[in-house]
Amino acid sequence: MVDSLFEDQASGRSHPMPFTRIELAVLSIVEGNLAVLLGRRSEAPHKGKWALPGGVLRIDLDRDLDAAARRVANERLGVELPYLRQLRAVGGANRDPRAPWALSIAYRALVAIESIDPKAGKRLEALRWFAVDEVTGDTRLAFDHTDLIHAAAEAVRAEIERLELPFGFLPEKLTLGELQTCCEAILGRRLDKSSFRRRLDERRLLVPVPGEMRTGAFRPAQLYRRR
Amino acid sequence: MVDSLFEDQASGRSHPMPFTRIELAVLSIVEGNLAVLLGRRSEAPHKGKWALPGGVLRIDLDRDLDAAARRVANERLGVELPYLRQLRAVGGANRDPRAPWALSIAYRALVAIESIDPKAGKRLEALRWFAVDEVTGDTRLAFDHTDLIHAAAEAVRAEIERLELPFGFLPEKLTLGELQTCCEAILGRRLDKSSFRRRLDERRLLVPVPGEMRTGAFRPAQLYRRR
DNA sequence: TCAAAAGTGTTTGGGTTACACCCATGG
DNA sequence: CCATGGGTGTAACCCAAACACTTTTGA
Repeated sequence: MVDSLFEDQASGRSHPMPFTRIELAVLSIVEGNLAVLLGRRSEAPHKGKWALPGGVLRIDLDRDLDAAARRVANERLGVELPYLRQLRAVGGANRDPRAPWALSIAYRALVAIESIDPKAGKRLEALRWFAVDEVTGDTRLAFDHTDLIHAAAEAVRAEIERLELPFGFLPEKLTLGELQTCCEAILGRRLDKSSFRRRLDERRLLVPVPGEMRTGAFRPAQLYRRR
Repeated sequence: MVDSLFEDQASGRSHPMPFTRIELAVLSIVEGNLAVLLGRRSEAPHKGKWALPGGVLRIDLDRDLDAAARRVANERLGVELPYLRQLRAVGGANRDPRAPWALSIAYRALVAIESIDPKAGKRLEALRWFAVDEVTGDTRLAFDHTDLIHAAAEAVRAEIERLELPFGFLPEKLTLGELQTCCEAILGRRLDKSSFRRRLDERRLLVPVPGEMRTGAFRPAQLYRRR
């Protein structure tokens, strides 16, 4: 392994750069709970442990950080994730035995569970959904991924509280009841139907699709779409 | 310049790593307005332009990202900044002519204006405070620092709205009037005295220091300190 | 005694919760 | 006709804005 060096123009010395990766906190709703997609590592370091899917930043392939995150999503999970959002950067010495100093830029996304093909991905022997709230300090994840998962969950929950709806995750057309159930699953608590709907139409986020109804066991429900 | 390479364990190939820097958005209140500290670059690239102070990440010196930011604050500004908070990472090709791909981890901090020694720092021919709201697209800053400055201002304003007080910035003892004036300067709008104080003591953030009063031109004011 | 800032109380209004209630449908 | 979820209205409540008011000091 050769350390990459850059000239420090003032001192004339060169400095090695950190081993830089992208990590993805892909969240979804599984059985009514907010869940995160983890992969079991098939190689050292942390072989056999569960970890966020991720990959090395490729400066020859990635135009910028967001593009790097999309590429990693494609390679590891076989899925397009247009609604990725940066979570934060973590870096330090001894984070990763592959390098003296490792830096990770973590991204988060909400996805529909059907959109993930569990067979896809290299270097992971298995992919599995874990309920976010059962990933505790006891769950022995690789690296420092436990913190990242909770930060990602906190970020999406804060967005939902503010009624910033995850349109990248929602179906194009849905009923208000489905939307409420989805928000309740993310937040982990019940919402009041009346105030939920009032907040929604004050914000003019959705419009009814004329004539289109979801027909089920009981009274049909109006379908809505974005804007 | 030698690119630093890391082994890609699956493919057997090595990858060059990005040129990685720390940038600091140091904010304060200058003449009643939220202001950011910029340095005039004395060297290429962007020689002569104003930019956020920053420095190269040194994996031989910095234990982690937060430590790197504190070191850069020390070296460039000659000041200890214990209340630095990570803002975000930006990275891409062609961001910085010194390297094919440049990554910056931006930090933000609020500081008391007196704590900055404007003489300090290498590689900057001048340091100057700019009112945040006068840094627009027209102000031709180096790199992509205009965005970072506005994101930093937005972050501190959101904290003040939520009454998360910047104790690293505030004097140990202060009057409620001084605190209100300070918050008004950061937010750029007036606050109601009565509701400001009610919110403060609901949250139990401050306690009066018995007997200690600020005596001035008019009625003396009770001094308060944290918690 | 007046100006200016410290400090307090009261009213109002926006927005949310809680909850009651009607509607439409399949079984 | 009843269970179930869709859909709507209302009263109570919380919080903060607005603003009026009193207090205390130096000049």
